[in-house]
Amino acid sequence: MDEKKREALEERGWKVGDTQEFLGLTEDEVSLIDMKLSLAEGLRTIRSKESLTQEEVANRIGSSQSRVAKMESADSSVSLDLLVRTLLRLGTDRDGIASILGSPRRQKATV
Amino acid sequence: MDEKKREALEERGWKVGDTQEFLGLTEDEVSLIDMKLSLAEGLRTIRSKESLTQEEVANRIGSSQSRVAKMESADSSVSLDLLVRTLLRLGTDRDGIASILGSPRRQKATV
DNA sequence: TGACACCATGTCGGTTCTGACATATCGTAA
DNA sequence: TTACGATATGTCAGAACCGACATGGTGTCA
Repeated sequence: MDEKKREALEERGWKVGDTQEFLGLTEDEVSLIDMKLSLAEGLRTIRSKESLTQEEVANRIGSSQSRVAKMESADSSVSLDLLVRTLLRLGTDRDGIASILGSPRRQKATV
Repeated sequence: MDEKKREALEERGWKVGDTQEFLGLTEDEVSLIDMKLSLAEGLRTIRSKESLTQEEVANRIGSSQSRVAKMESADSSVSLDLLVRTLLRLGTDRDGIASILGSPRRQKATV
């Protein structure tokens, strides 16, 4: 666990360790946050690929620009449900969600 | 009310998946419900495999027996977050979650 | 410089989810 | 049958989340 990541998470409102270290987070808590971060990144990637503004995405899913911004930054006030619902609404299917959620990183997905 | 019935039907193999007009559900809503059903089934499978009671699972995740029961029946009051958090806590990793979430898995006939 | 489009952040009232409890149903062994 | 462990169902107060709005920041173009 690197320091950079910890700071990034703390900035987004995640309570990350106080007296104890960053490892005050249990393994599964970290996993859940990582999954949310991946979905957030996936959302931003898709939006960028389709050249949509946050406002347009918001209209498409019946939400607001500010909430889309929070989604993309994996704000602690954003649920897994909302992220998944949003990706589905934008055309991602189950397998797409699964592949975003799965193991870490970089996969030049067939789009 | 009607939602539970629908979920029960799906659980019994009604394959509502491609009938996006079953009860005015959009395709995305159906997908989300299907994903929750898969996670619910996964939870029950894991619990069964480890011979745990719902009460024991509840204690392990800091919840209650009734909520675990609702999770396993994919009750509409149960979030994706809770299901995923629970599976993680029981030892499933990211890839495990992803493979449960991906569409039509079904393999593994442990006796 | 101003004006504008886009994104980020804070807040808040209303809605949804959650743990806990009560209660009911089911399976099974005595 | 009764008793009991396991599971299901209903309810509710409090916590978490949501959409909406306000506001601030950044980049760009004339």
